[in-house]
Amino acid sequence: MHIQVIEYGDLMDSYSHLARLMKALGHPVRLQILQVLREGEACVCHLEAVLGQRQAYISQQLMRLRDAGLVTDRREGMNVFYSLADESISALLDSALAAASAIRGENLSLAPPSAGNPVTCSCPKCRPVSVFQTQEGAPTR
Amino acid sequence: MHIQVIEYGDLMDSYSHLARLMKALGHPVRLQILQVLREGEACVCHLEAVLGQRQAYISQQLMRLRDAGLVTDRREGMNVFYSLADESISALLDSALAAASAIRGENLSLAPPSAGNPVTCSCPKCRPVSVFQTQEGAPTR
DNA sequence: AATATGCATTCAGAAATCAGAATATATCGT
DNA sequence: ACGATATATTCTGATTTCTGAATGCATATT
Repeated sequence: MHIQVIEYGDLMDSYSHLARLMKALGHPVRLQILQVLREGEACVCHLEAVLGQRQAYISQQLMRLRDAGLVTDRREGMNVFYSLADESISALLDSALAAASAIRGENLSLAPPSAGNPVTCSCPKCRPVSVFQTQEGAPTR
Repeated sequence: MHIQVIEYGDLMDSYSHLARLMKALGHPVRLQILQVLREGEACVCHLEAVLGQRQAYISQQLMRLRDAGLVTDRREGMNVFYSLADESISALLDSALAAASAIRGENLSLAPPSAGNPVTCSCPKCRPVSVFQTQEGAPTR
């Protein structure tokens, strides 16, 4: 699983490495995913719910982020949890936002996607909340 | 000149703005150009000489950087000098390099393109040096 | 006005990206 | 083993990016 087919070996210079990194960041949904991950690891179903995108689509974008080394994944039962691969990525997002703000002459901010509406997916991290809200009668445990 | 045809108005959210910025940075030659500009403004012929690329190619990449708002241009006679649009862009490059280094587990550095060989183009900023080296007899002034 | 120089734009084919649809895989509960 | 759930991958056509070649435009010089 997660086989990285393309072998760049070390044929690339620093500029090309950097370019590949920036390319992976050059997509609004991927940026949204990273923004969510800044708050902590999240499973695919959570991202699916928060971003309001189809599962396959989320997985595709996660693959790009994985290939770029931006995120790491960890399987726990049926769920796969993703996290930022390094703290420096969070700092990079801040710098990028600062630059974008300066360029636009306007203070941009990355509002958490789907702000407001409470997100309930079926992962073990979300379920404890929703179980008591959606199930009638005696809780399952 | 420099007509920005596409009108994004304000239909874009912050994530899309950021994505567009990152996309513009997702190209090794464009990153090299920005790296040169960190040392100060440079004309096209200078970039051409430093990067060893054809003029039209440099101009094309500069157009992308202009469209993204990353650089500004200033005409002086026959030369057009480009500079970074904002200091924050320099900081962004540093952050990106730090993140890329962390991801690769290797300390990357952006060696100035064409390091070593002295660059002499025909712009007024380069000519003062070469005049006395290439012209025989009495200096022109 | 004619020419040269520096820079910008357009054009075109190849390659890469985008995103929806369908399908495959892995794990869990029964 | 079977079905259900969570996630991953493949396929495909539309769009975009990439980059070389050719051309256009502005400014300076004569």
